[in-house]
Amino acid sequence: MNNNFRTYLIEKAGITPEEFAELDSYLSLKSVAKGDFVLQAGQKCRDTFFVEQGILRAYSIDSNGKEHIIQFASEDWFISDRSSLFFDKPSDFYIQAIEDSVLVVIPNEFFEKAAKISASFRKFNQRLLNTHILHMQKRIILLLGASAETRYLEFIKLYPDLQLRVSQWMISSYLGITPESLSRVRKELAERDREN
Amino acid sequence: MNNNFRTYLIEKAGITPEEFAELDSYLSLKSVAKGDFVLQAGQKCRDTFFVEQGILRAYSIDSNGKEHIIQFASEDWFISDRSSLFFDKPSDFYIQAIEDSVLVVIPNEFFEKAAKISASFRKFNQRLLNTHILHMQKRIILLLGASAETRYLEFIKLYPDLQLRVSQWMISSYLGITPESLSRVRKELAERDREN
DNA sequence: CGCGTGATTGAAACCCTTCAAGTTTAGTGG
DNA sequence: CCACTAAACTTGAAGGGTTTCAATCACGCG
Repeated sequence: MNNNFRTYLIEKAGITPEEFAELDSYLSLKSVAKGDFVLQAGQKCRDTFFVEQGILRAYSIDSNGKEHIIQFASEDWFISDRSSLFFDKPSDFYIQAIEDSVLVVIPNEFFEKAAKISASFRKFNQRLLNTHILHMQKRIILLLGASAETRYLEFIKLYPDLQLRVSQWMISSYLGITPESLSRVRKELAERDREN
Repeated sequence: MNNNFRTYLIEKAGITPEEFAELDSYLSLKSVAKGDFVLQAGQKCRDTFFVEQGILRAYSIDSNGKEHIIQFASEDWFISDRSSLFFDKPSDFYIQAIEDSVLVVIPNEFFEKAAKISASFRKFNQRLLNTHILHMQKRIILLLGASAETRYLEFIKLYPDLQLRVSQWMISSYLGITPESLSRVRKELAERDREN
């Protein structure tokens, strides 16, 4: 397999081409159409997905039937339900393609083997986990106290690319506000922009 | 050193007494009074703390001067700023004792050495990270959509012990609501309880 | 005993949601 | 490629949950 993921591992994780050759057989490519699910609530999550092309979202549905988006993933991002994977329990999340997408399917054995043969992969993996935690912490702080406007501004600062490719109602679901509120926030920002 | 932490490591992390003897020299005990800080925003976090006795909180202060509690830690919990530790950057958090407390100070070398000599410690550490992520995910979902009442009920379900030892305004800060709102939520719950 | 911190309660204000209607955009099939 | 339809976005008005501000009460500690 010769793709973004290979390049990514070599550049970011310090995997050598020889090491990658050892790992290659664990991997497979998967094409999914917009709207397709790669994980549904109730299923056990078996794999991590690396986004070669496209965008996915992970979301849960609460007892009132409302969707809450926990994560987006576009090119060069990983997406999975770590809890389901690690603790081998049914997932609470749906993972869905929101564009036609191409994914690398990464089973757990890949990570185990990679960690075994490469010290720099172990470091990379630690880094990934810590980055994930850092992002979630920042998000919690915002959700604890920031207004709809501040949350939105932080979002587009952090994910400028996503803002253009993801529908507004999904962004509002990620931010914890209604689509109507987001629309009004954007209107307000646009008006203030025009004045300055 | 012979303390809760030793027992904890042996029982939960699968460290043998012999292995612990090798690690012991990295550790030290620290007593802190109620109100004392073990980390302040702007400092680099150098250590992880294991709570032998007492309670601590980690919080940040936003641009409006409001405190947001990101984590509590009572007996047998770890507390630190992983991001500051891992990325060696100044912390955004304050870590403060909210009771007189006794802590085990765990420098990073401890974790490195432990990971080196014990496979089961490596697993334990992975488990810890994943549990941490799981908790944060659940919290984000609640913050995205749940009412003040639901958040509070989930909190006391998850941390029944903390509810009794932590002041109400700190709980409200953890939940992302005002102390007044929490007071009203509790009143409402008490009234409903009396009726049933 | 008195002071300070935390908790409670009330009233008004505010931000955001809800509901409803209208407009725009995007996707689909003829 | 246009026409049609559904989905997404916008806008308005009303309502609700939470905050804010202020006053009062309860309690632990010096």
